[in-house]
Amino acid sequence: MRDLLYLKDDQIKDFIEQIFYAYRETYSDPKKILKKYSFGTAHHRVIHLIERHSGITISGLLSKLKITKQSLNRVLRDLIKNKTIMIKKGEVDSRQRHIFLNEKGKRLFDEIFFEQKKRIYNALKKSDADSVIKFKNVLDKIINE
Amino acid sequence: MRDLLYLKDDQIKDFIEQIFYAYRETYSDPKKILKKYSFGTAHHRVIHLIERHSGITISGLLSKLKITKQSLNRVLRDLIKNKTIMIKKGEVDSRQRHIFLNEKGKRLFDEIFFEQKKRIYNALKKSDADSVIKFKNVLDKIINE
DNA sequence: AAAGATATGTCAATATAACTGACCCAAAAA
DNA sequence: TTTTTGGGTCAGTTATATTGACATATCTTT
Repeated sequence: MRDLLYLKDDQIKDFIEQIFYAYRETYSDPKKILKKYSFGTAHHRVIHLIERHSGITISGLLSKLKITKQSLNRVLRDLIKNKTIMIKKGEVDSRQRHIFLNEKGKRLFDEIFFEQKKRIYNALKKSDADSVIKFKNVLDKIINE
Repeated sequence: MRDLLYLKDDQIKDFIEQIFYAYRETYSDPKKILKKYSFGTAHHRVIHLIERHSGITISGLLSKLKITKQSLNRVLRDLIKNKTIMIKKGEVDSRQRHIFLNEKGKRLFDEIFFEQKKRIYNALKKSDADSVIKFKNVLDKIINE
């Protein structure tokens, strides 16, 4: 096997460490906003996915989040009680539930995203377009490995 | 402000989602190994940091992990009981504790890393050197923003 | 139509990893 | 000598997840 410098163990270990930091920092930024609504990161992730995938079903959320439906249900109950989300029966398959942000939820998402965006935006702004594309490509490969 | 295509909100939202997936997948891979020793991801992170920063102090770990010392202490107690780590008083400042992996800890780290490495290694292998460098650069900027 | 599979909901108990707050001691720094 | 720093610990609580068992409605297959 070729001895590719960038595949040395130490560099891989660094990446593992940095992926942790990137995740933690990115998801720490909006915590004060969430706390105002008595929500946590679990709620945040669900709100994010519903915004990105409007009308997503329960099983759609479950497969993206990889948590149990019992865990998800606690979060969804909180979000419904707070009138952040709205759930509609499926029209073709009425067993399914399609989940949407309602107006309050959209505003909350915007507040969260405003905080979270800064970090990514500033990092990308300091990078050239090619770096951003390549960053995305490698990230994709890590996820889909 | 210039309308940089790669700074559009949708792309930033995608990155936020992908950073979550990258973290989760990267840290899920070694969970079966950890379970053999009744350890969790909290132990994993500590073992990782000690391997990368041998002789790190308690406050060094705390500032990297950004958790409370009470939380860290639970994990360290488990690792000491299991003879995974070793703690030495500081020679210059005897208030400090320097933490090291002992032989058992090094073997455990290797087992964990073997599982975790695959994903990153394969992703990097499929990328060219320039992509890897740029991936790291953007990641750095996200962390240090 | 009956049988089976799928999508969702829910109860209860438990595990993991974090938190807050209040103290303590020993050693270093001022 | 006083104050600050580095670390340890007790107790209680919160957030997020788990396993396992069941229930219901609806869709699919036979």
